[in-house]
Amino acid sequence: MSVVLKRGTAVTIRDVAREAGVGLMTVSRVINEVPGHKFSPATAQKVRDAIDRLGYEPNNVARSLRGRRSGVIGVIITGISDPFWASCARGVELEARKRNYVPIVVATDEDCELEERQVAALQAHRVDGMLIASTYRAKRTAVTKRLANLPTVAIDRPIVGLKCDCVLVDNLAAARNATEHLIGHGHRRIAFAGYADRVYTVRERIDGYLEAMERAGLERNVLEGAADPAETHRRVIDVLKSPFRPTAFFAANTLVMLGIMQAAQQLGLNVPRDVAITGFEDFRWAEFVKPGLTVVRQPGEAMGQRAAQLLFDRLSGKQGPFEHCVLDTELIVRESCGCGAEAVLRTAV
Amino acid sequence: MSVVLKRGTAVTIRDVAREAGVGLMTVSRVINEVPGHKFSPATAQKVRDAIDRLGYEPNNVARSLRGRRSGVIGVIITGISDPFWASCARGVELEARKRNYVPIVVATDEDCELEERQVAALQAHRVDGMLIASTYRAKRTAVTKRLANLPTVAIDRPIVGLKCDCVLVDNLAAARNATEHLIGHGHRRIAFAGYADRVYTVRERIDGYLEAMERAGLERNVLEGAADPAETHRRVIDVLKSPFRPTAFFAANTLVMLGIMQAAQQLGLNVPRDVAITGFEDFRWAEFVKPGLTVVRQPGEAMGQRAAQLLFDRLSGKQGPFEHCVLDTELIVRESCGCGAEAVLRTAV
DNA sequence: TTGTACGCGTTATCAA
DNA sequence: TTGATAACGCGTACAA
Repeated sequence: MSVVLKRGTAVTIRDVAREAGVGLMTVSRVINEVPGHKFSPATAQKVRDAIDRLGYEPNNVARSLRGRRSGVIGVIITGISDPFWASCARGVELEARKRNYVPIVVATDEDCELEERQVAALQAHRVDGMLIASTYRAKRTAVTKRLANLPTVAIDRPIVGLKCDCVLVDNLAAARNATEHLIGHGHRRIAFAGYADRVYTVRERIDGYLEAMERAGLERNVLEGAADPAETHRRVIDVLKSPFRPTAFFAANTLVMLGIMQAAQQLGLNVPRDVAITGFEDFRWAEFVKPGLTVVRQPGEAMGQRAAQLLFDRLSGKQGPFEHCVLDTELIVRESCGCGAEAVLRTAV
Repeated sequence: MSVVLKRGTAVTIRDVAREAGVGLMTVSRVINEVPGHKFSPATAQKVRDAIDRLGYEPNNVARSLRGRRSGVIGVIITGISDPFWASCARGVELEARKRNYVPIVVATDEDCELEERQVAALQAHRVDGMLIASTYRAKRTAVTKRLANLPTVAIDRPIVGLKCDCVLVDNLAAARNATEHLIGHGHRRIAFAGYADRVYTVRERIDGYLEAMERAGLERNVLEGAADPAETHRRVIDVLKSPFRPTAFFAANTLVMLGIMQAAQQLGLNVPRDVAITGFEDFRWAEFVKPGLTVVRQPGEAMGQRAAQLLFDRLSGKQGPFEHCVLDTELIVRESCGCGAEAVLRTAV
């Protein structure tokens, strides 16, 4: 791609120096407010005036090249348009802004190969650090090797084969909790509905479901191998027509819940009377959906913030051992589970 | 903030050259696959081998400084966590990825001053171009001046005092349309509910509402000056208790719709029987909200994509006049307006 | 307190 | 076809 950019307005520190009638370094020092340095106030003012007159803007690119700091952090998430990741991205941006950093946010779509390319791209841009929601891999790969040399915080999921700071929620406990809530309502045939079970968080949620069922001595039924929401939807309909005929579902995420609701509607089944549901991920309208959805709420924005904080701590030179930060989830009890009134049960960490 | 970064893995083009036993430029040319250049295949292979052995990674920062292309575009939107803007950001990222570009996405929170700072920050990072949803200002400001020298595409809203490519939807027509739909249901006392009326899109929606009411010869009632959702909520309750007592609302966005729904619930009013509603912004669960929400759907992802395309066209040197691109909206008719069955009416451009 | 020289990693230009 | 050199804009290290 041939690129045409105007260079007309490329005011440099040199132009400012000339305009102010001082040396280069004086300008640089004024701009950076070098701590142990005293200026004659007059000089400083001359420089500031010149900067204003010329509309000079420091060139971060040159700074990055010269110094060892780009002022950019990389953020690699599953997909930007997902509400959970969107609020996570917001949390990151808030923290970055406080420190005059900017984030480059890119998506993986849960594609390992794309993830590799995105990591490489961000490294080429010399980001100072990385926040990453890595897609699960069986073994260490190039990604691990690349990240070993870069301050990195794993977000939402640990990275196989890489020791680093991380911010997670206890998916397993939350899922077990939500499943036990259904069991508490007297359900005995409860199915797990989800997809993309190579994703770490999904696997954890499956394990949580399995644990709850096992403890209660109930038959377990994971709708496995579904690759996407549409297929999950078909599987749900199949199992609802099968002899097993679940009276309740635990759904791995909002999309799956939506699929189950649609399936129930299609089969003329009432939620929660004929089919009860609990799931993952709260959203703004959940209370107005009928029936109100009982879901595990994850602190998306807080995750982003916390992760960014950990990263900036490292960039500031913090040494200590890697932090393993687990944030609380809440089970927001509404109606789809069979409950009448709304209540909030906080999951212990 | 003192920054500590490892420089251990800083393999440069120079190291590669030495390793391969060739000159700097040969390496550079191999990497960039300079078009009109022939290499002895042996040399090219030597270089490639050396790159692999050393794990060399081009330094985009140095490239940006030397060349006139950073490979980064700036994206300034209202807020990343809003679903509309999130899908817009996704559209941008998809287009950027195709061209080996990365986006820096930052938010303004509808704050003019913050917007200025964000523009400055992105310019400091020498982004090659900018996509911006600018907050309305009465007159030209520093932002306008800054953007005049940078390839810019206005997204969702035009920029006062700046001629540039833009991608919009016809908010006025869509709002008029949605209001007329209510009028068609026989409503005569229809109020406009919204906030942040200094935002361009909100003003357009108000105008659309006003136009529809005027054409029908109906009394207009804009709940003005509400600064945030909470206040809007109070205003809605007030007006529902007032003599005017609207039988229907046109809501400026989803949050406002939510507020109206809550207010109605609180007052024991049935939607749509006692109070009908149409609004702006569709979302995934809208069909499961009871009653189903009748809303104007905006093509968020397509807006992001289109805007990015326009920008990259300019970066490729496209000259012509500025494009003014208006994307279609749809009125998704569900139940909150008073309709029974679902239907989709496409708004003409 | 202020200024000069050098180098960060890359590419454009020119010479070989 | 290849290589040497000079920028790009800034900050560190030193000298004045």
